[in-house]
Amino acid sequence: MTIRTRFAPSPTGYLHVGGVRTALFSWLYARKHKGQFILRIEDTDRERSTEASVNAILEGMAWLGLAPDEGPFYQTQRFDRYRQVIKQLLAEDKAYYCYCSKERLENLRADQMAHKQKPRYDGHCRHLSGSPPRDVKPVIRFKNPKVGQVIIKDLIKGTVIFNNSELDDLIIARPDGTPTYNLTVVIDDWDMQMTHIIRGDDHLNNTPRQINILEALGATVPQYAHVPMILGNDGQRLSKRHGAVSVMNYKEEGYLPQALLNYLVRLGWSHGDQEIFSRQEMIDLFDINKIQGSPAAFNNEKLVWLNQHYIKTGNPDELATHLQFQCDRLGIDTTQGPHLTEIVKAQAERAKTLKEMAQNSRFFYTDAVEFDEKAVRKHLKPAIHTPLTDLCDRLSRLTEWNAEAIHAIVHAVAEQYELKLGKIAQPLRVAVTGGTVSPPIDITVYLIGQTRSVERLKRALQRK
RNA sequence: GUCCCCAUCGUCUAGUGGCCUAGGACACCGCCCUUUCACGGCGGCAACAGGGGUUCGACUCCCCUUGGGGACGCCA
Repeated sequence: MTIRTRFAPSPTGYLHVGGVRTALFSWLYARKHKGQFILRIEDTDRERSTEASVNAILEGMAWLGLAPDEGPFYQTQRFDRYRQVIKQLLAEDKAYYCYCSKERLENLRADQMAHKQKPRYDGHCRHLSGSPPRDVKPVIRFKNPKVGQVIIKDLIKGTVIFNNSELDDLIIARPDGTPTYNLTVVIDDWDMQMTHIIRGDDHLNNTPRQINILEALGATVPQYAHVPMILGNDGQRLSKRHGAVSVMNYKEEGYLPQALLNYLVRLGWSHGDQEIFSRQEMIDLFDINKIQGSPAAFNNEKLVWLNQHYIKTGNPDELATHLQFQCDRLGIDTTQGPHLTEIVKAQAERAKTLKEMAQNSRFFYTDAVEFDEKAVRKHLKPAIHTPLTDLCDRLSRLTEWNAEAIHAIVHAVAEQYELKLGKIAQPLRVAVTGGTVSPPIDITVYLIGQTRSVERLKRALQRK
């Protein structure tokens, strides 16, 4: 049997990191077992679904490299099929029209709550006789079994039992005939031959209803794996108020897709003590049985650590493309100056995100260097003028412009004026970068270039 | 309120009855390295929610309590 999994988001917002994690697990499970991963857009709620959200989902999945083998499918394009099933259910007396007004339902609910009961439909229209009221457009409800129980063998939660008496007759079609979620998922998972449903455990309570519908339809019940929710740092379910939850937000903030994926895969899943997983390792080592049953809190510090890890160890050319994206966003023109790959090599060990790297690399590309006044006061004192002038002079006469030669000059000047290396390197750094932080001074000066470095040194010397 | 799920360091986790005076990672704190910032190296702090069982022996199995999360929509 070929394994088939799916990711089925509703396009009512942005692609959320929680959604990405379940998508990742589904994708990994399919990849691992040489199966197929399907993307399905659940857009039956036409009021809330937007094209922008659909695009955000597609864009996010593409950025992360979680390509579907089939789809995206859209539920709004399958309405004929849903109508057909509803008709069949009605004909087989497995569903019925309900004419209850919203007021009646509200009163019923309030009454049940007052009596400390779980609010649910009382089956008022289940056995309607006589002619129905003509002025109301009815909804259609599924006839849920009244007795017995539904036993779910969940791959993550284990055996979960629900009594049918806890369930009610859910609405499967609105007055305008459009189908609702619990019906459409079931039909789609069936039609699309899903073997494993990997989704958030907020759906665990929907599962018995869905299984009952599946059985009424004579469909095969798939295997379920309910993944726990992701919590924010306050232990509450992760939401917008915890900050960045949209995947594209992470791209904008300078995170690498691999870092996000690696972070997410380790959130609720583990393989011994291993922390770093390449894409291939994730696929090879992924095991659904090792997914934690308890919810996990999102911890940005660890994501940052992973991001830095991938910046340090990643391919400089590839990282350069990500850095270019950040430079463009920050308005840094990189057409004049060192190649971005060189910047990546020089900065990799001192940036947690690509955005930070871009911000800290501005001085390589713009002559409008902003001086950190505090650094100027501390390092560009009158006493340093003579050695610095000498240094500037030697740099300007250098014929072989490379880091080694620059290194030698800095050392020579330090020795000549009997200064500790830092006493000459820091003033030089402030003069050419404007601040006290940069890659090693010889590399920094080399990358800035001879003309620019000398000009900046002269300009700094004139400041006094 | 009812039903469902869950429970090891601050956080992510290892642990499937003896290997645990509970291991790793992030964060945090020291020290070392060092021309800045970092990287790196070494070390430290820090947890089995509580109570009953089962057992020769429980972090591991069972029950209860407590705590947290979820569901209870003509949303998905």
